[in-house]
Amino acid sequence: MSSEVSCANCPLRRHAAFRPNEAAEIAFIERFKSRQRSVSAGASILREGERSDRLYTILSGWAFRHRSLGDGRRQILNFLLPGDFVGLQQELDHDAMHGIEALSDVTLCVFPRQRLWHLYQEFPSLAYDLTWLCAHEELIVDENLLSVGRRSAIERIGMLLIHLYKRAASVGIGGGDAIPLPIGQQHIADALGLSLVHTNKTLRRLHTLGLVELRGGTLRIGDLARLQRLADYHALPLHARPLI
Amino acid sequence: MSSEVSCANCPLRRHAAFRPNEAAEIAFIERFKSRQRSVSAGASILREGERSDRLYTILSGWAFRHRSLGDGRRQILNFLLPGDFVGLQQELDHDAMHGIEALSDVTLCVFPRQRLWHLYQEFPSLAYDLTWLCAHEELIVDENLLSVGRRSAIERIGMLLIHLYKRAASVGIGGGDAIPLPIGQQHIADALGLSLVHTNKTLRRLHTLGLVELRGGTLRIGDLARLQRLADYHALPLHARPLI
DNA sequence: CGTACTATTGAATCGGGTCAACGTCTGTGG
DNA sequence: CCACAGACGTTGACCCGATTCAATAGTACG
Repeated sequence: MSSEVSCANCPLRRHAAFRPNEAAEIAFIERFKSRQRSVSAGASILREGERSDRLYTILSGWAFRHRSLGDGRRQILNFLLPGDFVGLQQELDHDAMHGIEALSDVTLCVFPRQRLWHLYQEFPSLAYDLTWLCAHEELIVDENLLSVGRRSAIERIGMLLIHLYKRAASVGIGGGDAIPLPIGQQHIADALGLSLVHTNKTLRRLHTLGLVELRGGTLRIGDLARLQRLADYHALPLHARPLI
Repeated sequence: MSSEVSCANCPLRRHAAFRPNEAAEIAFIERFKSRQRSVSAGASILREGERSDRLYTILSGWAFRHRSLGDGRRQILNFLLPGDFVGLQQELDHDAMHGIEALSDVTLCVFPRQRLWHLYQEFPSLAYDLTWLCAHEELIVDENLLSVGRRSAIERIGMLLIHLYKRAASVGIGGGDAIPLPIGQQHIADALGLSLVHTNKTLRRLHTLGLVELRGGTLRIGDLARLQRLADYHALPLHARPLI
């Protein structure tokens, strides 16, 4: 299906979000990369509790990281877009604490973990980028934790959709007021610590207000400014707020 | 109050949790470190939204990282113990997205961010450690997000106390079944996305069950195994669970 | 002792969860 | 072309875990 792409003309490098790499760096990455892997929508990239000595970069498609409890309750930790790096979170010689699942068909670049140390020795600039990527992902998890812990259902959903919309735009996915977003309501519920039913009702409410439309794998933002105000509407206790 | 300590005999290195460093590394750290800073209990180490070009290591004491909303709702992201590293999360030339506050009197080692790049060039081993530290902190935030999103109040509190108890033990704080834990119920509430009142009632319940006692800045675990079972008690829907 | 936190407790209320049906859309195969 | 299955979205009724409000204890300290 998808042919191997050389790192030199990696499609990700076309976007402003990425640092331009030097030729030597690119050559190293090319050697570091062991292969490419395709995963189809809905399939598991890494099973929770499984040991893995691989690191991944998302080359194309959507995925998410999650953890779950024994009885099935599941929490999505963050969503993964092209350019995201995964695998550092788990300790070497240790089971992964999280699972990773593909939302759409996904293409991954695979790197063997063993050679990571080599990267640190030879290319401090890449090591630096890696740390930055890791720190940045934590920032995203932080934001999600703030939402789940302290925001109301409508605020949470608003924030999440805005977040995904902006992230997608930053890597050149979608255009105008809409992006392709291959997630179902259950995913939103699991990401935000809500029940499926309540997620549906809240989403419906946002739709009625003309703020968002999520259908057929497409997210359309009706009024970004108003949605942003709603999602960040935290100046009053819940019961005292006018009905937007 | 606390006198400057040379990195060579850093008290943290006494504990098994830390990698033994080579002489050259230690010498570098010593040069990297710009100074030491003392912060008293309750004071702010880094204000939310403030710009800072410093990195910190907790040398002694307890602190926490948090984010909050405009109306005062606050979410504690994670607690910081001796050996924890902070500052990577915020992007260079950017306001900090989180605040850091001292729970007890805290001593910090201060490093100027500018020289970080130098560390990556000269000591890949330290760079590697740094990435590991960052990844590890994300793991902790992940765990907390799972709790807040998907666990019941009693499970959350149980998990948090167990977590703090174990972490404290791993850096040699406290002994036996008790550790000093300089946090109030409001902190627990803010860390777990609960209200103060409900936190109190749940804590009271745990106390009545003889599982924990949190008073006067000391946490005592009555029955770790039973507490662990309670906190991880996720095989049945809430209403079907026997009353422990 | 008074001031100021922090912990405790009860009552009323509510946001969100659970249960249970019912649509809607797709793909599959007869 | 219809019948059926399975996945996903929608809705209403009811319930409960958790929040909010309000007031009362401790406790620490100047």
